[in-house]
Amino acid sequence: MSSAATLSPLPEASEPKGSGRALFKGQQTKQAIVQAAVTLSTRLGLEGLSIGLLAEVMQMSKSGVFAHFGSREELQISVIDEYFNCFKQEIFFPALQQPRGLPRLRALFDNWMKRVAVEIQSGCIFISGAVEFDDRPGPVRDALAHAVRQWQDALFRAVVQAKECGHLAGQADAAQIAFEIHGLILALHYEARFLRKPGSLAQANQGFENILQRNSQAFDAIPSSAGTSAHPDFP
Amino acid sequence: MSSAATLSPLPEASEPKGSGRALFKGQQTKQAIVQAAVTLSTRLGLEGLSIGLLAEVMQMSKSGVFAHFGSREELQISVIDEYFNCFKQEIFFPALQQPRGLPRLRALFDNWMKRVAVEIQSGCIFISGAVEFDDRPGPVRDALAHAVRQWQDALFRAVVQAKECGHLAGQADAAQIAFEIHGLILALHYEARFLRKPGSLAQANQGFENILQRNSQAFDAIPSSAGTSAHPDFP
DNA sequence: TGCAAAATAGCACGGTCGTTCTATTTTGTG
DNA sequence: CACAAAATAGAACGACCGTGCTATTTTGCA
Repeated sequence: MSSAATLSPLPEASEPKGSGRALFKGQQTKQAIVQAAVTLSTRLGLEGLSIGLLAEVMQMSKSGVFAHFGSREELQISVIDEYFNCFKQEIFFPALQQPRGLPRLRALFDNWMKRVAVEIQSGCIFISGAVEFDDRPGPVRDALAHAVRQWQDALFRAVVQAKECGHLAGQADAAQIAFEIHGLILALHYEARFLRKPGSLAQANQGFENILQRNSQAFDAIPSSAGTSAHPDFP
Repeated sequence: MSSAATLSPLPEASEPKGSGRALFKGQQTKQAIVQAAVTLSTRLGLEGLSIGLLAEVMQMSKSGVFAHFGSREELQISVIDEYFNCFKQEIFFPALQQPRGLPRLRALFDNWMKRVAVEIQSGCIFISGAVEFDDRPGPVRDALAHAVRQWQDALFRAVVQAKECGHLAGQADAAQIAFEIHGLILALHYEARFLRKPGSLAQANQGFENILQRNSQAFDAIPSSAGTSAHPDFP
């Protein structure tokens, strides 16, 4: 990824097609390797991902796979980057097309739930990686934490905007809301994927509604029993 | 643990002291090994725990350690059992001395928070183990899931009792509340231990208060302020 | 104190791991 | 087509893993 681009005399300049450019075959297979590595990592974790297994899946030699990365850590970082790209593609960007405020916040959460429905069978690198790199400093942990902080910031911004739009109460604590939403996602992963409890997805969705309701404008002044009538599931 | 107890002619019968009995030296060292294994597992996970490292810590030979368990899986299960015992000792039993209802539920959560304050530096086997044994069937996963379900049941019962005592609203969804509390604990672990965000503990506590408030009697059909007066910390 | 049994040590095996080094094949291009 | 460069293969390395086997030491009791 780096050496060829920096050392070669800008090979893309001769063919400025850009995204459609015919990549060197090495770049193509590297992309395919990373793709397979992501699939393996979601199931086995970043630590469970081994070059030998990856080579077997790719029907390549170990050294052939290894040469593309130079080290296992570099491979893991490539996996994190690719995973985060998919994450943005599936969750972030579609949500950005919704109007600011509650619609975008809802879209963010809903897209997440849709993805989790898949991840229940595979796994989430941001969750397993957090456990694996809890107290193991290094570039992999840094890359992981950086990606996680990015989507946490995006979630936080969406909550703040919902406040600014008047969709959430003015005194709502945005950081607190983001924290609680994060908890719902983690609980869903835990209960659905590990404990295999049915109905966890509905509980996560219900939890999200509970958070929204508690921080709605209706609770702004006084939590009088009036004003909650807009939510039929909470008489 | 098993072979000696089942094959010997009940050695404890000759000295019925029970808990105070002078254990065979092997039992003592086994206990010490398990203790060290728990410490290692909280930091490295059940998968990161290796017999070689454990032997080094214990200043014993690998085979000397191994002989006590017969297999790595048996060692891991012993770790889970011991960890769960500490869990009950620190969190469950003290909470049971509080009166049923909100006081006991609060004690359960508070004791948990106290333990998490320690686990932020070490780690929680129930969380890391859930990730490691997501989709790896076997006796270790079974032991882990069984322990987790036990404390989840205890939490669920505490919520149900709080409803029965009138400390929580009659239409409160106990399973939903337990789910959300679980999410708070997971989020706390994630943000404090992995992301090292300060203030996460306060956010978890605040989240707990939010859950209680939303399900309090005050939000019941008739906002009669009576009944909750016994708990001054909950207006 | 002696002696069986329990506990521990020492060693070796087969396996997987990441990594390195050196061929060999494949690719892109003059 | 030829030829340099890129891509891949193959073998080997040292390290660690769990486990089995066989001494050797330690323990607890008659």
